[in-house]
Order: sequence, then structure tokens, then C-alpha cells
Amino acid sequence: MNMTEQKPTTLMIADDHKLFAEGLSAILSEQPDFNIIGMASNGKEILHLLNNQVPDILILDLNMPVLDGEIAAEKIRQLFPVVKIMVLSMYYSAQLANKLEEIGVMAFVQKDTDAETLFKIISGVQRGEKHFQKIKPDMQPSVFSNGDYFQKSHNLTAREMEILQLISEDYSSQQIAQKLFIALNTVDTHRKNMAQKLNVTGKTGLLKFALENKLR
Amino acid sequence: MNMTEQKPTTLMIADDHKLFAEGLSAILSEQPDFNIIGMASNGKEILHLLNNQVPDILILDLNMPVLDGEIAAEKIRQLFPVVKIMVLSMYYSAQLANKLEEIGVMAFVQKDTDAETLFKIISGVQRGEKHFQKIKPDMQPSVFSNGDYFQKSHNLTAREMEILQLISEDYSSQQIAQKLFIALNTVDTHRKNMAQKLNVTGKTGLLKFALENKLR
DNA sequence: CTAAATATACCGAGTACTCGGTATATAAAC
DNA sequence: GTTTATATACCGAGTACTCGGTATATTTAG
Repeated sequence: MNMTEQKPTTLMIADDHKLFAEGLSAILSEQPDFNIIGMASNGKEILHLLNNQVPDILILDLNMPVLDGEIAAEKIRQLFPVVKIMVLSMYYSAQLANKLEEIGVMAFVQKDTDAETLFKIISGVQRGEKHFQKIKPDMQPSVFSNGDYFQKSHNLTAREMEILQLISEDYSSQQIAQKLFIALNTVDTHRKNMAQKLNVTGKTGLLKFALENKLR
Repeated sequence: MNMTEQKPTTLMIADDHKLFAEGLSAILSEQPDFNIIGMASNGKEILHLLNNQVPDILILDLNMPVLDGEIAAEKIRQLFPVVKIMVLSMYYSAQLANKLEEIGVMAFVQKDTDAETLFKIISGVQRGEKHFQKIKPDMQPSVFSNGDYFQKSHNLTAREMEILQLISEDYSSQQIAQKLFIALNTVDTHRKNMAQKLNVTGKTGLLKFALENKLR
């Protein structure tokens, strides 16, 4: 049987989000094919762990304090080239995926992937397969994904939200006016009204509000 | 023994981040005091689940597609007032904590809490205790938490990063000049240099870059 | 030591924005 | 029907910003 023919894949997890890391460790531990042999919460800590023992696969969060995941990955490639690195992140960008592949990372996976898929990717990585998954090109959820929330809690009109979305996409007022076939003054008025409703100052305040409320 | 005296706390989890939800379910299932009886990935789905069966405690993610966590919480308070609601979020704000408390939510917990603490909060909620934890007042990680990453990958100087941080904190150029005891023209020059390095346009481009790179 | 990088500072010409206020037409609510 | 909300649009006075370019002093790297 397969179970007696192969030893479990040894894994280490480096992620500063404790609840996530512990949850991930728990679901991976349920799999007989995987064996968690270490956990770290920042880049430096994982380097120390690897000095004592190296796993088959390291699951590395991209954004960590003290020593960032990307830089940690570069160092680990140099110091422990036998370790296969998988990077986890909430954020996807093709540029970043390319960079990680150059570094020698084996997989770049988003944190909203389901467990079954993750197990398959891990097994693939252990066999030497790369995985640089491209989900939707635009990974950034639109403001409209929470449209009901905004309309209810901030009393924004549909038009205001339309303009807020365009602001968050770097449209100047002139560009917004052209796109929506309205006057520059009208855009300005909508912006003024929104800023007052949201109690922020000007375009940068609106932009900041829009971006911060995409947080998950 | 306590185990025979009390029945396990029944829990449902509503979170669209599958890996997180499954991990959370796994660690909670390891606790004999807790029993997961349902999982949903959006606000509407959890409402349907509750129509069939209600748990002691519902663990609800704040930002979900289709029907937002906050609005779902309000509806659940009306329709299923016996259910104790705990809200999980990556983001903390006192304003939001107040609002959730008004709605009748029992706890507001950040996703970087460790599992042991979460177990304690859940047990407290089951006993009727509220938990509106205030971690650090400024929950937003500073750009400097990834300082090495920025310096390395974008060739930003220390001064440039200092100014980028102030831009992300809504400082105008005039205010930055005063705060750093430099001329307005100098701030402008730094901004211009950064915008070119980061290949963005102007202040809004810089702000957007700063905010987007705080994503976890 | 020299060369490169960084911080500081300026000019000029122009655009974009801010925010108090005003107003009208249309759509939605009562 | 009337009233309220929304979308559209304007004015004025002023500030903030943009971005091409210039420059020098200091610090850092080779």
C-alpha cells in the first residue's frame, strides 16, 4: 500500500497569524501523508528552526514582521536549497508570482484556496511540480462587493458609489466626468457630498476610505 | 467530571476564506467542549442554515460576499435572538466595536488572536460574557513593518519611506514639511522621486501603493 | 581618495483640487 | 397631489499638487 511505501511529507509553517497557522497545522496533521515538524511566526525564527532540522516543504507567509517572507525565501534558497518553499498570501499579483518563481519558490498560493486544493498542491510540490496559480486577474474585490453595506451605513447614493469606485481606480475628476458624460463640476459636487457624508477630507480621504474598506 | 456535567458548546462558522474556516473548524473540533454543527461561506448561507438548526454560538466573519457580516448579524439578532454571535475580523476599529456591541454581538475578535485565547473567549461568551478586545490602538501595521521589503524591492530611501508613511497618515505636503523641518519643495522632490521609482502618479498613487502593500 | 547616493532646495507653468455656497430638473417617497 | 432625495451644474477664491528641469552639500560605498 502507498502508506507503507512512502514516508510522510515533512512540513514547516511560518506565519505570524496564529489562528491561521494553528488551523492550517491542524488540518494538515489530519492527513496521514503530511507531518508538521515545526512552526515559526516570523522570518528570522524560521531560519533558526531550519538550522536544526529541515522539512521537505516549507509553507511561508509572504508578509511577516522582523524578516519578511520574500527575503526569508531568498535566504532559505541559499542556505537550505533542498527545502521546497511554498508561499501563501492573501494578495495575488502576476509580478510577485514571477518574482517568487525567479527566487526558486515552488508554489504561490492564495489564502482563500480550499484545503483539498492545498493538499493537492503540496503533494505536487513534493513531486517537484510548480504551482503559480492565477485566480481572477483582478484579485482586488470591488467596492461594490460590499455595496449594500455602504449604502446602509453611510447613506451613499448609487451615483456616489460609482464615482467612489472610479476614484479608487485612479481616475481624475476630469476622466470621471468624461467617462460618465457629466460636467467636471458635477463630479466635484458628488465628491464634496461624499466627503461630508464619510467625514473625510478630499480625494485622498475618499481613496483611503475606499481602500481600507476592502480589508478582509 | 465537567465533561459529563455539561454538553459541548455548539458552534457554527461563517467565513468565506475556506482555508481559514476549515483550519478554525479543525482546531475547535479538537476541543471536547466544542462541537461544530455547521459552516457557511456567506451571510445568506448562514441564514439558511440557522433556519434548520441553531447553535449556541455563531462565529461570523465581518467581510463576506453576497450578504455582509454586519448586516447578517443584525438579521440574526432579530430572527434568532438566542444565538450568541462572535465576530471575527482582521481589522479593528473602536467605532466598529461599538457598533457591533449595539447590534447585540457578544464578542469582536481579531484574526491574529491565538487559539488558546479564542477558546477562552468562546467559553466566556457561552457563559454570557462579552468580549470587545482592544489590542493596540493602532491596529494598522505601519509601512515600516515591511521596511526591509520596500527598501530592497523598490530602492526607497529611509527618508522616502518616512514621507510615504506620513502620506498614508493623511499629512499634506505642507504638514510633512513642518513636521520634518524641511522645505515644501523638498517634500515635493521626495514625492516626485518616489512616484518615479514606484511608477505611480502623484500623491494618490503613492497613497494607494502604501495602503495596498499593507495587505496581509 | 573618487564616485555614487542621498537629502535638501529651487523654478516655472500649468492642472487639479477644496469647499463654502448657489441653483434647477427629475425621480422617488409619502 | 406635495415633499424629499438625487443628479446635475455652477461660482469664487484660494490652496495643493504635478512634473519637467536645475543645483549643492553631505553621506556612503568602492
